[in-house]
Amino acid sequence: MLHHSILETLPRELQKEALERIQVMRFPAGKILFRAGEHCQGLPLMLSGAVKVQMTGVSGNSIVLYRMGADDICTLSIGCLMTGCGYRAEAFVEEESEAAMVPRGLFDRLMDQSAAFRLGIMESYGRRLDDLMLLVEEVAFRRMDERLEEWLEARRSPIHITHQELAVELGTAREVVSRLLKELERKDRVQLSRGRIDVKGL
Amino acid sequence: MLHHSILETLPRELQKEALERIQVMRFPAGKILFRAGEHCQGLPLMLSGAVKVQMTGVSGNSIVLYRMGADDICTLSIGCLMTGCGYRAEAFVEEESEAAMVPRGLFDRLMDQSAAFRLGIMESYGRRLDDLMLLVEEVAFRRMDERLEEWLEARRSPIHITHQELAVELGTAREVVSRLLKELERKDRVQLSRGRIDVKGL
DNA sequence: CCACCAGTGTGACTTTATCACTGAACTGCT
DNA sequence: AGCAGTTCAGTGATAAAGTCACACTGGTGG
Repeated sequence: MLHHSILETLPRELQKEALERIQVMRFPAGKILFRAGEHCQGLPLMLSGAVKVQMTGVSGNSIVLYRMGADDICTLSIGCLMTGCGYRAEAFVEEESEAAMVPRGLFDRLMDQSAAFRLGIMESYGRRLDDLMLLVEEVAFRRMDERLEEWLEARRSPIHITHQELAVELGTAREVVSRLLKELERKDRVQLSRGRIDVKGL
Repeated sequence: MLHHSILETLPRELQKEALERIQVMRFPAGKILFRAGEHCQGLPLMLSGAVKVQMTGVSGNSIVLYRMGADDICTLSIGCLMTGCGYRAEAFVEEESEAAMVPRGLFDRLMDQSAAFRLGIMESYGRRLDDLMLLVEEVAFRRMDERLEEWLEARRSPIHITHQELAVELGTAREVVSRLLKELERKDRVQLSRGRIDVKGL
């Protein structure tokens, strides 16, 4: 089902046109939506699922920048679309996802014709910028043990993830995650097993 | 003199209207352009000068996120303008600056009427997002001594800055900067004095 | 049943962050 | 000039985080 709030805001006629020109795509879990350096073909409006956007530095280390879920807009694609530059990050499909692909021409037309569409795009940009600013602060100044605990608290147990993946989430090294987790296990706050973490929220 | 490339792109009539509604403001060095939490009144188009945008985390530590110079657009303000949220960062005027303030109404009108204006705004957003992504990677993975050296190389000696300010530039602690600089001095790569660093580019 | 391998644990060491304090350099005052 | 107050810089001690090297372990698939 094609449902995205930014499309709801369009006047009847424009909406009809949009629906005709939009192509809904389905991405299985595990797929790479785009890689660093690739050029983008259209603006994806997320309809369902979950996608993580991460980048890999010159050092070879990676960090998750943010996630996209239902009703999100792939802000990164806008920049690529407008400037013709390639992506700097890569997007990895975590759960099977659907996205409505808005081709360049339609995007221009919607930006031209609908103030509400523009507002939606700008809000999305603003939010992403905010997210990244918070991430910078987090990475620069916050303690890793705190960040790890918060990350764990924010999901529901059991969490299926490897220490390596968790390290990428937090932008640190695998060994650091292993040690901090082990410490938490000693404090009886989690139960560790291969590829799985059970958080004991007592 | 009011000259900003995004205004050049406007068709004659719209440009005339813009020039009428825009107010040029002058900010002396040392002034705070905006603080965290404040709401913004219009979109500043930088005409001249230099402004650094930095944020202070919950920990009390600060980090410089990016700088704005002539012909830049204050991307952060767009988000505040559109969503009505306050700024998350603060902007500090480093060199006396002039900015053309585009009021909300005019901004909406320009977005509505000019594709070129929209493109300019989007490009600016895209660049900022890119900058922040690079910063995240830098802060998360790169070594401080390398980053410090690069920072020093990128300006011309002598550099007038305190260790504390330099720490904020790099998002680290003052002591770390002091020690690394001292180390560089021992290697005869710099000459230190109070509030000043002479880089010996041999 | 065993080889293989991704995932995990850990010691040793380096780099960075934090805390606490000292001293040095500038400023403005008398 | 002499002094007090303030900002800036240096440094030891210690903790946190990152890096490197390598051992172990639980699954998977011959």
